[in-house]
Amino acid sequence: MFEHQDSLKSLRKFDLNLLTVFEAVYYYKSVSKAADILGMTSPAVSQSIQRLRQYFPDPLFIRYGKGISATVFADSMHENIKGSLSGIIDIFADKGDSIRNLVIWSDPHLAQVLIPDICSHLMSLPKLKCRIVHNLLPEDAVGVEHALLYHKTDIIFDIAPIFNSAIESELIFREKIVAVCGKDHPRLKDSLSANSLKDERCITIMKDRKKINEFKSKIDVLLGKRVISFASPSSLIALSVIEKTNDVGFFPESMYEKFKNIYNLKRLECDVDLGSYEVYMSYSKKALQDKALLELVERVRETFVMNNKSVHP
DNA sequence: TCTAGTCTTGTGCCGTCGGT
DNA sequence: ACCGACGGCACAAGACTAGA
Repeated sequence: MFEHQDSLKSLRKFDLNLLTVFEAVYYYKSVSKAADILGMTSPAVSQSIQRLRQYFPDPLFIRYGKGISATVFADSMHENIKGSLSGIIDIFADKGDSIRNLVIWSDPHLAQVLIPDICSHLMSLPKLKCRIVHNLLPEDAVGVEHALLYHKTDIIFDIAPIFNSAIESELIFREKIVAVCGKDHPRLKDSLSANSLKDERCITIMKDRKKINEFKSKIDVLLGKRVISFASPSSLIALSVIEKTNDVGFFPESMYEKFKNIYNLKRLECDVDLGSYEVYMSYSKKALQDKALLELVERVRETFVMNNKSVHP
């Protein structure tokens, strides 16, 4: 049972507006001034205080000269409610602009391209009070769609668009796929052909995603059936394995550029076009009323779409 | 003692809510 | 959808107090 259930039930009968009247009268120590501030007449304020008196064994305010004086009971009541009331006032004053989590779902390799720029931009806006939370994209496509519809996430970056009338999916950039191996590979120098790949072992990214599987099939067609020596859902682990073995892998160009020096990698030019993939930004159309999300969407458009900026330096 | 300022009380109107 | 009950508000008038 909810611990405040009984208290909430009795509160239903209590007019919480009486507390705002109480606070105004307490602050100004004047019924007429409080009425002015609250946009009421002084009789209405006086009557509100009368109603409040029915709930407490104390008159709360006593006429003192031309004004009124708060009783000690009113003093302690004020101490008890001022914090809660200012919390409520903050919520309404901010109209939802208080610090909130802006949740982004994406695969790690897209996150490393997009999120650093998003973070640095949003954090440079002092008026925007939000914190970025990144979560990994689940493999289940329906779960991804529902996450947006049910506001479990604010924005999704993925290699596939979402087809739903309530969701906007924008193409933000295309990225090339490149063949990669260790810098000191004993056989492969600077290029890779179907013939040279026959003698090599390959690393593959193990994800049950339609687009990724399509890409793997395309590589098979272009370069022949490969021998897979290692599989992982993590591109970073795959790159680190390439560093210590003589294996070959296929990665997004931005990822190669970012980690080539860290993992001692080199790019192999292919005599066939390995193609590219698209990156989409998806969000709920209704959620765009949110200033933080709108700022994020516009920043992504500005940086990756409008300027057609390269995703790697 | 009068006046001005403030609070309280009485009354009627109007909007909302709950029951039918 | 209608109707009665209820609550909140404004207005008017009275009560109270300080200061001139």
